[in-house]
Amino acid sequence: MPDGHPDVAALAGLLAERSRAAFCLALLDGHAWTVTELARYAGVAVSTATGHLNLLVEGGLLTEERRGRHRYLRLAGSDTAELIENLAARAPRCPSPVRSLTDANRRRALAHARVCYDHLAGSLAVAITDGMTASGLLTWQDDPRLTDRGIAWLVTADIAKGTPPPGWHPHIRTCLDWTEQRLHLAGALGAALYRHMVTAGWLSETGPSRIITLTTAGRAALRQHLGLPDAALAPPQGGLSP
Amino acid sequence: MPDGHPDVAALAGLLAERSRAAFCLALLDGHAWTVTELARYAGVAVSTATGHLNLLVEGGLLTEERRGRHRYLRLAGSDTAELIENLAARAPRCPSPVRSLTDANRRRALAHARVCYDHLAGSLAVAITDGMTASGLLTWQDDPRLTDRGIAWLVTADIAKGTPPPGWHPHIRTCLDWTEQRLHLAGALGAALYRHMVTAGWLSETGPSRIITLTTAGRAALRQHLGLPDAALAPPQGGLSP
DNA sequence: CGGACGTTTCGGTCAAGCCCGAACTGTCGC
DNA sequence: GCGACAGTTCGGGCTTGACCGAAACGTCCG
Repeated sequence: MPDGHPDVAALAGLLAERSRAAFCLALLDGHAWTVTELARYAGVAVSTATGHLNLLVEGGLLTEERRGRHRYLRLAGSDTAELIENLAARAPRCPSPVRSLTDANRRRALAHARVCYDHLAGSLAVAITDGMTASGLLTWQDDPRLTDRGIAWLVTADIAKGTPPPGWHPHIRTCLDWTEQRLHLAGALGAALYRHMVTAGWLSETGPSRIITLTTAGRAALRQHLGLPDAALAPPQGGLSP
Repeated sequence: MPDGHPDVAALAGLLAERSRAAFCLALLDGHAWTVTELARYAGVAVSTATGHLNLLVEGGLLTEERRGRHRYLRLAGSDTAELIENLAARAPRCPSPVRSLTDANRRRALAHARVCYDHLAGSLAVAITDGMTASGLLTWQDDPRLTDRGIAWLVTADIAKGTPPPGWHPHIRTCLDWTEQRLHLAGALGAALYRHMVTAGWLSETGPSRIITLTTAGRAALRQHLGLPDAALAPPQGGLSP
């Protein structure tokens, strides 16, 4: 390991370009994308995307897997995803005007519930975090940590497989939500919660975007488990109410 | 608050330039620097530095305070410092060859003990973290957290002022050390420890750089409090031993 | 007041790098 | 094998922005 100064400018430079940043933001959905998909998403030519993606892979932010005539690209890992979300949360907002009704709906849905690499983000994720706290499953004393009741809940809700050893706690990290500017759960717990909510049919991954929708079953489950009111479980209405 | 996409490229772009990155790295010492000092440090003309610093202030990464004919610049806050250290830890190393003996000494000293905004970093900081863990003051069960003995130690060592309320824990964050590639203590505890070690005369801030030296009193105190061996308390020798 | 000093503004030079289209390589399916 | 498709390479046009020196501005101090 050559013992030189860390080249912050080189790493930041990888993300300092509209197309490359757009790629990374898109890949925050945790899935693998092809070159063509990413190029279309960012609105650049495929040849341009190829060059950018080469840089991102060389720089270690992305990994690639070549299969046949396809090249699949993913974020290199959850730490990379965290770095990007961290940056996104602190970045200035570029005021992109709403162009259509579907645009407004999509934006509202994205702010409500979306994938953040391997866990849930958006106002729903914040509501779940708050609900777990209010129900005494999660404590923020010192650091975020599951209470004994929280551990028991994981087991009865079948989120944790089998009976955990005494003293066991899942690894918790917090992730700064860039739409809510508040913390939601990430780390092993956040990922396990998300996986469970999908397999149990509480959430459905609607399409190719990061948008997630809460099913009727999910709404009922969250109301029952965490006592979340319906107001917290629906995207905000676009009416004229204050 | 305009509800647009986060402009990651804009934020990253601020750090994607050698001079600007150098400024931020220098300011990680937590002190305020003037334009001329930063220009000299980064090896650019003062006029060039002015332009860069304007951008960094506008972008919210730095704050300025104008006093007379001086303009003092600091990092905007501890969260900004963490973002930069985070980036530095993941950034590739640019192999800058050692040019002189003083160069080598400075590099070794920097890797051994340095300021990281408001807490200590380097192999000494990692050794202290390890020592506190081995002494049962700190536990990594779940999350890093002081044990009851750790809390008591803070009080007897006079690091925490007065008697804390029952159930109190100082806020702990971890910071990825870019020379050691291991975690050391940051957050409120890291900052309190550092302040105490300086005021108690265990550490001395030698000069204008981030380098910190451990005093004789500090060496004795750490041996007594945490049982750290002398080998962990000195910068590695540059000899031929394997 | 006048000189020293810290900082800013301006103009001009220069290099870096983003972008695209067109041609090319390799893979899949009929 | 032959089109359709995914991706890469190359060359040229173009914008961006980093850099410096010189001049101007403001503050401090004798």
